[in-house]
Amino acid sequence: MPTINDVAKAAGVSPSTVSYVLSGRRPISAETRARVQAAIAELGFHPHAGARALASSKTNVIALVAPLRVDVNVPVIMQFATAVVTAARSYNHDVLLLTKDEGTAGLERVAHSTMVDALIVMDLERDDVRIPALRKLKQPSVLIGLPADHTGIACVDLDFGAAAREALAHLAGHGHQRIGLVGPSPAVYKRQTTYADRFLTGFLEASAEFGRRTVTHPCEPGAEGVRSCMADLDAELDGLTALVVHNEEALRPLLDLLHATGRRVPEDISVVAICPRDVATMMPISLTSIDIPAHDVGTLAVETAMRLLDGRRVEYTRLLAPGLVERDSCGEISTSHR
Amino acid sequence: MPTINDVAKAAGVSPSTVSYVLSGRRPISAETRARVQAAIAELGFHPHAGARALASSKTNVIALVAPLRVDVNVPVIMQFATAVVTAARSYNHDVLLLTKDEGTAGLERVAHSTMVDALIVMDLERDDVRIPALRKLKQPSVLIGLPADHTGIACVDLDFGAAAREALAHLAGHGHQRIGLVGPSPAVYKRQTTYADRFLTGFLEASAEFGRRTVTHPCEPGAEGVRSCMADLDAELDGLTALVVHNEEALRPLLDLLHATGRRVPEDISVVAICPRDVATMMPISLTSIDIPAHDVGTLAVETAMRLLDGRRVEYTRLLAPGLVERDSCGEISTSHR
DNA sequence: GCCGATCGTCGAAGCGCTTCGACGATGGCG
DNA sequence: CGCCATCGTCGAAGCGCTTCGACGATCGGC
Repeated sequence: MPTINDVAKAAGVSPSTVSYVLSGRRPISAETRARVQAAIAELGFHPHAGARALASSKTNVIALVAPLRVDVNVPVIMQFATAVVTAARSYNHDVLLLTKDEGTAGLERVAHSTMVDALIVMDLERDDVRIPALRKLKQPSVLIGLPADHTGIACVDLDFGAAAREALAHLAGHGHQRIGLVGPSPAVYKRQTTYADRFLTGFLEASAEFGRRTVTHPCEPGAEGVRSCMADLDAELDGLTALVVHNEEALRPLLDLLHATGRRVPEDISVVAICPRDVATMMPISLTSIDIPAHDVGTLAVETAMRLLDGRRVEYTRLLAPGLVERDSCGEISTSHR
Repeated sequence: MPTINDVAKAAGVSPSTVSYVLSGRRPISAETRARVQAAIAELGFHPHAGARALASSKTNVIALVAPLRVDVNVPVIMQFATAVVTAARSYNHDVLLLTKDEGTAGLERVAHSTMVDALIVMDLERDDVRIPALRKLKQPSVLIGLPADHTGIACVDLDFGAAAREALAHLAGHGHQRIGLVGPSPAVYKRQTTYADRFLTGFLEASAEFGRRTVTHPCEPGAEGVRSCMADLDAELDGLTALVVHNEEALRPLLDLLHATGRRVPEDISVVAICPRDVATMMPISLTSIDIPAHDVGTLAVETAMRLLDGRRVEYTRLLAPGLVERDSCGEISTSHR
């Protein structure tokens, strides 16, 4: 492995000149630069990352803390990860992958030992223990999610409140008066991942705003969970003509159940789902849905981290506007029925 | 951030002594060690990763090259990643996440700049361009998969040939004479990911060995793909009583189709799937399946990398034995029908 | 009781890079 | 025409750690 000294000799310049060619931090004449670059290419020189980090106190690596449990949200998590890695590369950074299970210790380890310049943390709970830990680090962090007390830490997420409102607005616009919300599983509420609450709150507010009668219920996983959730919804408010489903894994069994019980979508009942685009389109009937814009969120998180790193101003709370895409699962209630 | 010098002063020893306490490479008296450790704890000292890498030429980081495209295999990929990260941590290593799209350049970048000690590469194609690139690196690599020419590179994977044989053996043991293989989508064959061929070859060999009549067909994604695949299989060999399904995403529509066409599982037709355990159990009928042991493969890959790193012998091709788990999708053909 | 081996510790030399200050050479300006 | 600012380059210091050789002290063997 050639070093910067080898390059310097080959080009007939000093090592510092090579460094300046590389970093562009000082003016270098065109000829010199050309000679240096030729030498670099010829020798196949690649600066040693450790040496660089030591001398410059920059690693060009960011940490991504992901929940690597193997559960339903895997595809979404993967989309986040993909977006983060891709975006990071576009800023010439690499990504160190940490798991959520390492908890606070993992963050501290990589931060204290100066392995990373910044951290991006996913899957935050309402009162996440990692928040205080992150605050103590010298590296900046960006959260994907919105924990309770996030003062001083940048957060990026979908605006779940607005998403709920938009779903309801869409259904209200189609004339629906009685609308049910199939929520996430109780486990999600218990885990206190805040998007569940934010969605629910938004949903209730929008119900009032649009003057619609609504019911909401969490939904246990599996066909049985869906059955009992629907039973509860129907019991609490009869004449439901529309459902908002904020539960990816319930989608399939829910559609099966509706089919089995002779409720046609969208003729008898309309459905708006909150889920990734491809999940919506791969259902037996293509669902009108609000996408979880994992790609945008991930990219924005990295962008925010980069701004933080070079001391630029950032907005500390960025909630992305939801986008509803109409497909085949929502029908109009004719005025005569209203 | 305290440095090793600060610790040394606080403990009243030289920096090298602190280093030896940390590494254990030289004997240190119990008292000295205690004093040093106390100083480390008190100051909250964490060695600087870059400095360490520079001085020792070890980074304690391994690269994981994952296909971050968002497609059907996401859950399996995630399981690999989880296993790799977890195993790496148990060897006190971290994981740098690279995407397959960066191709050869990504590998070379992290290797040449000494960011990692070893590489683990997933999703290899038959004549993967990355193989020659990997050979040129000074860091060892471990492949998850089995490309054509892998001499000199360690490979770990499920033994797909044996898996096919086991699936067939199971069905043959239940008396089935006419068996169809629902293969991966043509795209998989085109991409030349070798597991498809290995499975197919194993399937054909086992057909001969057990003297069973079989047909095989790739299967396009979606309900339509499944329909036409089944039509082809039925056309080429009538009286099918069993299916081997080596196509995770076809599973659901296939079961729907069988149901819709009045073929009961397992009474009329038996099914063995090759897929992750949870996919098999979450189907409407719990499927007899051969698991993709992503966890074991990932763990073994890391273990192999670690052996390589400290110069121990490794087996260069490790194909893990498949394990079939009986569930509810296979029925016995009574002798009278044979 | 003396010698060589072993133990426990230290000091110094790097590892490969960045960066700061310095310095000769230009060039613009009054 | 002389002076100061700027340009282009160099040299050296240092980032924080590991590791090698050295060296006094201890200990067992004869």
